[in-house]
Amino acid sequence: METTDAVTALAALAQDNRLDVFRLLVQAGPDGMTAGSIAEALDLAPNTLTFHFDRLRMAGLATVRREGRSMIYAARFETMNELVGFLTENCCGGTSCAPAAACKPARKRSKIPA
Amino acid sequence: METTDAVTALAALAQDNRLDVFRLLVQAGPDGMTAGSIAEALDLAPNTLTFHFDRLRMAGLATVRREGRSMIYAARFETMNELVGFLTENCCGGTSCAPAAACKPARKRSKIPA
DNA sequence: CCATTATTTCAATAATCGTTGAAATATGGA
DNA sequence: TCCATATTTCAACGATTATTGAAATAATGG
Repeated sequence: METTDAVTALAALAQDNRLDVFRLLVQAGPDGMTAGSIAEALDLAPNTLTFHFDRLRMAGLATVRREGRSMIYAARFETMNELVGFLTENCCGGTSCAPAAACKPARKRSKIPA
Repeated sequence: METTDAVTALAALAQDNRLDVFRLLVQAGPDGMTAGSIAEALDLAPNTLTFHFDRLRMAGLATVRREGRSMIYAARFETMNELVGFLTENCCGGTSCAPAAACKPARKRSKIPA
């Protein structure tokens, strides 16, 4: 991961509503959630939410897919792990510090196969 | 860690120069580095650097101490680890995902004991 | 005390950001 | 086809941000 990408990802997370959205997606796991249910859970206007989704997506922190009338957003765990790795990289010169472990979702999304 | 603190920390890291400074400090370990050597390493104006240090410090990501004419900045690993933990908290509902491990500097700063 | 080194403070400027409101688009059902 | 639902697009506004240049403060050595 490059500094530029890391800054983009960090900037995407450095905002109350977006951080809430991302954490909700992280906790939701690889199946993701509909834009509507996120809007409801966090009490956000749908257009505001679209703006934030875009930034998370541009930062590689989220993906979208359509399912009927709904858009389903999901966290991209790979980017999250890369970001954490980038931050802690070569900690204390690499001698005495263990790098952070990665978060690996076990199963791929299961319901409604596309 | 609260959402507000996490946003502050993420915002502190979401800027090219500050991210470079922080990573340099992370790699320098608990002994830290002088403001001057950081300015030289990253080719930044000293007043700009002060501005960025302040933000890192306010976010709990760095500490300062004076040593002669120099100010020595060091990363606060505890906050970094809390931030990582906050991001990955309850990942995938907590069932199938291992949370990230922490980075623990082995020794406290050694030279010039105060 | 004076000069030098190291760093901080302050004011000003340009650029970017988050939210809002109204209107547009896409999908599915009657 | 027409309507309701779900989400996105667009333009506008006030607020925050990073950098700059010049001046101030702190510590050391002579």
